Amino acid sequence: MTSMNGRPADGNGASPDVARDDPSPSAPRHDTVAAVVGQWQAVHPDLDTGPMEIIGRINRCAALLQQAEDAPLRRAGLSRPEFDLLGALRRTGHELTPSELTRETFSSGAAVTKRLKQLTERGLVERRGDTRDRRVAHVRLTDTGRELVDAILPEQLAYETTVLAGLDTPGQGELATLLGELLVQLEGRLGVLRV
Amino acid sequence: MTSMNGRPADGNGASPDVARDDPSPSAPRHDTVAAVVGQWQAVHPDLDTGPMEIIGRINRCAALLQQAEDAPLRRAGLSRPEFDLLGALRRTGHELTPSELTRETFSSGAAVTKRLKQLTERGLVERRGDTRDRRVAHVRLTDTGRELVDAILPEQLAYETTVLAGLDTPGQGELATLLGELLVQLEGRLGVLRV
DNA sequence: CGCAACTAATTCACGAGTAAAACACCTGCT
DNA sequence: AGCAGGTGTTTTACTCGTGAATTAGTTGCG
Repeated sequence: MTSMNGRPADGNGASPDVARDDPSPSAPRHDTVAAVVGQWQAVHPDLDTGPMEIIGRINRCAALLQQAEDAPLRRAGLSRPEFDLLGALRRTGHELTPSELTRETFSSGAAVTKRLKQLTERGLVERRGDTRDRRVAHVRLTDTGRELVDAILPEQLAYETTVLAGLDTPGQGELATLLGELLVQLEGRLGVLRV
Repeated sequence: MTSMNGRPADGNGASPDVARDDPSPSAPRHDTVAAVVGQWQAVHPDLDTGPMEIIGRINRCAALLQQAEDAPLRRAGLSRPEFDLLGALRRTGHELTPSELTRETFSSGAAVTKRLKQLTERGLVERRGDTRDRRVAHVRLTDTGRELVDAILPEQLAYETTVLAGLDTPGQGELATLLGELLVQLEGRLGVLRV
C-alpha cells in the first residue's frame, strides 16, 4: 500500500467556499461543500453532483479533522504517521517487522524505514534482528514508547470527542455505521476496480 | 492522514501473536477500522473508542477514495489539487486572484503559485495583471483549460458514482446529510477551538 | 554445490507541500 | 510629499513521502 496520506494533510479534498454572490444568506446553513456543489450545478445543471456531496465532504472533513487532531500529538512531538506506527505496535501487543508495519500503517516501505530511524533515535522503539532470517528485523516499543502512547491516546480520544460533539449521539452512531458500510465496500472493491 | 489504520485480514483478536484467519466468512463483515478499534479495546478496555469509529473511518475512506479518484484525473495528466484549482475557476465562472484561489482550494499560497506556474506552462490558465493594483494578478481558464475541465468532470462524477455504488441510495442520502451536519460544525467550530 | 529467483529492508533521486522571509506595491497619516 | 505599516505574490529552505534501484539474505532446484 502506498500513497494516501498524504496528503497528509494532504492533500485535501474537493473544494470549498463560494465566491461573491451567495444567493441565500439564511437557509439551512450550508457547509462549504454544499456551496461548491451549488456552483457546479449552476454551471452544469445536467450533471448528477450527488457523489460530490459525499466524497467532497469526506475529503473536507478529513482535512479539517486532520488539522484538528494534530494538536494533541504535536504537543508530544509526534506526527500522525509516527503515532500510527507506535499505535500499531501498541495495539497489536507484540513485535512487528517493518513490512508488517507498512501494512498496518498503509504507508510505503521507505516511509516506514525513515520513521523507524527517527523513533529509534528518540528511544521510542527498539529493533532486534531475526535469528533465523537475517534479512528481517523485529521492532518493539520501548518502555518510554509504550508510556508515551498510553499517555497520548486518552487525550487524543478526549479531544476527538469534543471535536465530534456537534453531532448528537444517535447521529454519531448512524454516521459510524454508514461509514463502516461504505468502507467495507471500498476496501473489498477498490482493489478489484481496475479503472 | 490516516488516523487509525487497519489490518488487512486479521480477526480483531487482542491476543498477541497468532493470526486466526478470518473466522466468520459470513457475519456483518468488519472493515479494517473495526478491527483496529477492537484491538485497542482489548488493550485498553476502559477507553471510549467511539470517536475512532467515525474519525478513523473518515480518514480511511478519504485515503481510499483519493487513490481511487486519481484514476480519471491521471489520465488527463492532472493531480487532484490541480483539478481543484481549475475547478474553482470553472465553477465560479470568473477570474480569481491567487489569494482567492488559496481560499477556494484550501492550500497555501506557495502551493498555488507553483501550480499556477505549471498550469500556465501547460496552457490551461492565463494570468493578467490588475491595472489598478499592480500586486494582484487575475487568473482565468484558457479555452483549452475550460474544455479540459468540462471533459473530465462528467467522467469523474461517473466514476465516483460507481465507487459509491456499494451503498444504497437512501444510505447515500443519509450519509451526505450527516457529513454535512458534521462539516457545518467543524467549519464553524474548529477555527475557534483553540486546543 | 551453485546459481536463479524471490523477499526484506534500505538507499537514492526527486517531486510536492509548507512556513517564513523577501519582494513589490498600495494606503493612510502627518 | 514621505514614510510606516499593511497586503498580494513569489522565493527560499526545508521536510516528508514516494517509486525505483540497491543491498543483503534465503530458498528451490538442477
